[in-house]
Amino acid sequence: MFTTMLGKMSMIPPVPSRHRNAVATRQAILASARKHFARENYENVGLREIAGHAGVDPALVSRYFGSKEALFRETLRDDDEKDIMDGATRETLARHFAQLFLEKDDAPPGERDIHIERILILLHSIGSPKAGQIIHNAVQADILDPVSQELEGEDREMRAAMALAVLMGMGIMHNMLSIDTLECTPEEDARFEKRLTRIFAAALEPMDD
Amino acid sequence: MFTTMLGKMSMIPPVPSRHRNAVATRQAILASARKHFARENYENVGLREIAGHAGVDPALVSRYFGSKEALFRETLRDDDEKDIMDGATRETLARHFAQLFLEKDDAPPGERDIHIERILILLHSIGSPKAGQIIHNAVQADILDPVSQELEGEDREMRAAMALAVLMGMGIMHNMLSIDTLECTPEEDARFEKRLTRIFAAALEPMDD
DNA sequence: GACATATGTCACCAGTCGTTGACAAGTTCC
DNA sequence: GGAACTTGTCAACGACTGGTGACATATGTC
Repeated sequence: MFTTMLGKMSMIPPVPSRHRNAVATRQAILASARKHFARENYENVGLREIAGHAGVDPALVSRYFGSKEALFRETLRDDDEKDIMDGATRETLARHFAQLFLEKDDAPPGERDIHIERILILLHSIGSPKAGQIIHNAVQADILDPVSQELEGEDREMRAAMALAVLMGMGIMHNMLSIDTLECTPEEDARFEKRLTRIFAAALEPMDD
Repeated sequence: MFTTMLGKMSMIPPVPSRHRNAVATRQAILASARKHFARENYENVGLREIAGHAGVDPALVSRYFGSKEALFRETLRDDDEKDIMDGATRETLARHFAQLFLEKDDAPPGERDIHIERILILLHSIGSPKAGQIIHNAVQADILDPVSQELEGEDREMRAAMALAVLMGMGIMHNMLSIDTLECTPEEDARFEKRLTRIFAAALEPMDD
């Protein structure tokens, strides 16, 4: 009743602050879904949870996106670019890779790179049968294909897949299992980075002999 | 009624073919749970499913193991050895690593190495909050600690963690995302193996410079 | 055979889930 | 002002889940 009164009195008339604004509501739901799917499993994230955190009625989620599965699929897509890693070169891949570790979990919400958020979504819901097919397609079409096209030499697909495997394994270790063998002395951290570079090079670089 | 008649007539008297046999029932439940948890998520495996596949009443699962969480924890433990990889040296780790890829999904059931089955259980239920803590403890105590103790030189924990990260990432690629860039020509397969060896060496071997 | 115990069976609970349909309230256009 | 449409609200459905207690049946012991 308070909101209706506020609406009638129209103290904030020109700003469509997401009241009766379909696209804003959709985006709010999508943002909340991304945040939750990046933290927990596909099955452990409920539509009511997503809606509640977005300040939206749970029914609207199904109505705007059709189903939870479709919402999850939408979550993995970018609004501006069409790919998770559009134009991903070896350098950008390495950069995302590094960011995956430099980012703290207590980073300011909404500030984390959207690429990283989507990788976390990928990782958390691997193993869910319903999300599995969606993830498979997204990984193949939005990561492996673009990255392998950026590579040169032989075994491009293989090298891209192995690099992604390394990235996923490290991401799981750090973000999901919370196993941090680094983050100790600066010397250890430097050695970790050096070793990481070598692993990544062994996966990605063309073989020279 | 048929089974009871059979029991009364005692055509097979000395063999307690798991009728009124607590330990056999427990093992049957545990085996079924391992099989299911190795294929699907923690949340997507129901106690009724486990019980049904084991030919057991669903109520017995809760009664024998207390809770689904405790059953999952038991699933990650070995009956004979106490560790997932007891006495795991660098060679055995590499062997498990190789097996993870050589094994086919259509392998005869019950024939797959129990170590591999447990790694698959680990991988599938990563991302499940309830299983996460259990998995974290199992990984730390049963994999990272023994492996790092087997290593020599500096940064033992770091190297073990990075090797496990590589193993997990590759396992996810192959067994869960079904992304097989190998398995083409024998030449490609050989190059894959060579590259894999280099990656693993970069993660595990002590740095020489 | 009678009892005590171990093992298995059954019905059911409380809760959550995704989804849907009926209805209310706001917006736009005539 | 009223019709047509959009957007949001509410309550409920059916299906599922993990878990529990009452009861039935078998086994072992005297």
